[in-house]
Amino acid sequence: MNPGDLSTPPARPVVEDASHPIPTAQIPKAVVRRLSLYARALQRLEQAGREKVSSEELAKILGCKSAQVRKDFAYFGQFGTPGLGYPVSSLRQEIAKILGSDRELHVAVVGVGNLGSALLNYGGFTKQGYRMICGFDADPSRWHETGPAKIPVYPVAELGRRIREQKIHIVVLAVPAEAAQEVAATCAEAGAEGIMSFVPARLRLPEHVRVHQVDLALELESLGFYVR
Amino acid sequence: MNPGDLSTPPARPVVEDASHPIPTAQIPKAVVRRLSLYARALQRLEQAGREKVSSEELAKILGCKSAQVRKDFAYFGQFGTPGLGYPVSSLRQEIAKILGSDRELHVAVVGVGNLGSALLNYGGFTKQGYRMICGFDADPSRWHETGPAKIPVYPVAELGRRIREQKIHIVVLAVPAEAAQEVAATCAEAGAEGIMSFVPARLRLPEHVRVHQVDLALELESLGFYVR
DNA sequence: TAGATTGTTAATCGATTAACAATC
DNA sequence: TAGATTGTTAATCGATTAACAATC
Repeated sequence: MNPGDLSTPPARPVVEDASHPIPTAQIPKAVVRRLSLYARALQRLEQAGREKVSSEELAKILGCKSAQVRKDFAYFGQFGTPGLGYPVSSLRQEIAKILGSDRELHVAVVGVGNLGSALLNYGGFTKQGYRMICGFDADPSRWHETGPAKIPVYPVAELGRRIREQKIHIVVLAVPAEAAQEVAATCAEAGAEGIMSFVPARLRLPEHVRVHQVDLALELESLGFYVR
Repeated sequence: MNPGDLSTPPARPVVEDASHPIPTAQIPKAVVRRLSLYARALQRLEQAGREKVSSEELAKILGCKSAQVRKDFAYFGQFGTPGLGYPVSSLRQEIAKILGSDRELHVAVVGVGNLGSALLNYGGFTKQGYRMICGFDADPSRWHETGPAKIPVYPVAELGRRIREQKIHIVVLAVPAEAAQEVAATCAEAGAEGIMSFVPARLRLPEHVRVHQVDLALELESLGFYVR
């Protein structure tokens, strides 16, 4: 590991460039999930005025082992100092960057029925740097502002145009199953980067669009009543 | 598999009793999740009039490998016939029994805000043998029937009593984070068997109560915008 | 019987955890 | 320096997949 070895990959197994860590390996989905949990924990610690935190303490908060915490962070670079732990504030920012939540991602909901309007006005989304822009629906009776935040609902016909014009990054799908594929395709074509779908239907979309499916009925069933 | 065989349990490695298969081993959570997906697929196949299905075909539908399908079923017993496949109808019933969805589970929602009222009237829950009984809320202005199904909302003070009297098996939590622990404890004490929580708060409950957490903000974040 | 498909074992893959030298 | 805690490797655990004898 001496300076003469620089032509061969140096002692930096995962990170390409220290200033802007780009993960070379595929990051396990479980790690990405935990990243959000770390972000929240660090946010709380920061508000409480803490400057440093150890992997041990983060592990306690998340309910996992400290080795896992250290390994998770190691996917993205070196953030800690042996003997001292991790710097709360800058680690939080680093993770926000990794998750894209430093970008103020613009979110829209398509399908403003019961579930859709709940999601449109769900406070939890706005906390971590997401901004709810608008809703879309096919039904004219729903084309009005909703909830205390007065979020507007537009005709679904305007979906593509508004995604482009208002730079909507993420679309939340809460439409009937029959409509899902067509709506999702429109979103993808208009340049939406991610789709969170609450519709129990398989979506066929171009590779570069991130898709995350949430199936509420499945979640309920996965309580698994007979099995332990 | 002739009728005479039904009384004597054949070589059955995992199952204790043929008439009421009790898994001895701990069933992986991933398997339970897939069980719900199998149930849906089988439901569709049954409606289409199909009598047999192979592990290969089920694997296609679920997007996994046939070996996994066979192994999943093997946790609970022997349901198939070599050369023929699985009997659609009886396998569906078997899985329904395993998932508890042969019981018509009674569901209630606590916290009838935006999200809660969406869940109260979410059609997806009623499909697989779940019955939405009522909602609860602390706010008197919400104590009225909701939605097209006219599901009543009661004072949260009546929660314990009504869980007992109306035999509510599953409680869906959509209350503010501060209230979650107390409400959950009340449910557990009153005999609720499962809790599906949409509240981002850790719940401390007795072992026998099944808990499933869904964190919508986390789901959104897990689109993982920077990481691939 | 011949073809098909199961149940099950062994091999593979991936994720978690323990352990520890390196470092502040 | 001594104590603490990181980053990383190796060991463990668990879940998926391939392969195949057993069976209809």
